[in-house]
Amino acid sequence: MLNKQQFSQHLLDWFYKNKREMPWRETKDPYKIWLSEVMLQQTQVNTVKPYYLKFTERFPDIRTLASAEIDEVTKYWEGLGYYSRVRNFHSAVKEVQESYNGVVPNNPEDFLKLKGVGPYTQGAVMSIAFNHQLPAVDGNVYRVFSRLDNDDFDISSSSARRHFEDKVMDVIPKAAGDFNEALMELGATVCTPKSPLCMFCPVQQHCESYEAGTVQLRPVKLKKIKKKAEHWKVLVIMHGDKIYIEQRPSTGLLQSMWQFPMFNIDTHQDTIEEQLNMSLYVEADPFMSLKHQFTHVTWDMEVYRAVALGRVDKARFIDIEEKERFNFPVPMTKIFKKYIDELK
DNA sequence: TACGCGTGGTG
DNA sequence: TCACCAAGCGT
Repeated sequence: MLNKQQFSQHLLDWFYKNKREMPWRETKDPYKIWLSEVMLQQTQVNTVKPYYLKFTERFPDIRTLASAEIDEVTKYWEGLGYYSRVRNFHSAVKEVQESYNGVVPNNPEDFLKLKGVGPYTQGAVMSIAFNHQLPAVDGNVYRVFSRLDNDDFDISSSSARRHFEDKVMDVIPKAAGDFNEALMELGATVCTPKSPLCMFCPVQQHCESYEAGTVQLRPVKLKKIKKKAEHWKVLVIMHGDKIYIEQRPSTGLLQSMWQFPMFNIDTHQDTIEEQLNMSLYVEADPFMSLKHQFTHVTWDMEVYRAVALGRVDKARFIDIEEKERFNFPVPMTKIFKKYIDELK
């Protein structure tokens, strides 16, 4: 990097000129900045926008959110993914209401102790809301500094965050919050993973990998995710006008969310009937198939229509209109939609 | 420390 | 079609 002060100024100048529309930038409310940072974890800006607007409309402040029921709060996160974020955020906001008199602590150490707040969120919220001189290192910052310094440090290693935090602290200006945002914005719009727009980069003259012609080789990431496949038989079971749903376990994937019952693809009908404690008529062929990709697993699903025969536990059946009262993961929402469309 | 945790976009 | 990626955190 040629000159640290020049670098920071070039980046900030570009940032102030090229701001994208982001509703949370129109506020200095620490609660809303915090919420946006949580929503933005592993999630792109355009995906977050509508969720942020609806969430802040319903829960405009700490007090409102702290007094809301978790089931309703979670409903505003439905479809956004990584649902532990909303549970942790709600829990943390209640903690702020109770222990900090409803005011987000203007203190990095206290803020870090709250549930769901890690080093990134700590740095981002504290620098943007209160201008603390802290780094906010995310995937964008890894990539930007790997390229700026032509650095082959493995970003999948556990020490990567500290490595890049040091680099940020070496150049961070007084406007720390703006600078942190600018770094991320550069990574999201110019210094992108696949086809970076080096011709439009405000800090091209500071970029060693641009000069060396190694931009495509940065960052270095050694570990690969291995994905396993699971094959499921899913039953949409009707009883009269009502439909059967069940709640997933309170641990693991999609914890405590609702679903149509799922069984290993090879499970025989008598086993299913035994597990559900129902007599069933199941159609011979699935009415839909779908594939759903999670981070570490793929669900291949064959979805069958079925009817519950004889006496059933009616408490487990709901009217289709009642589904708005429950939280469903995206694959279940897709099944609902297809099923309802075919009823028409 | 390594892995589990969602979903949508992209080339 | 599919691997990779995205403003990470908890355990």
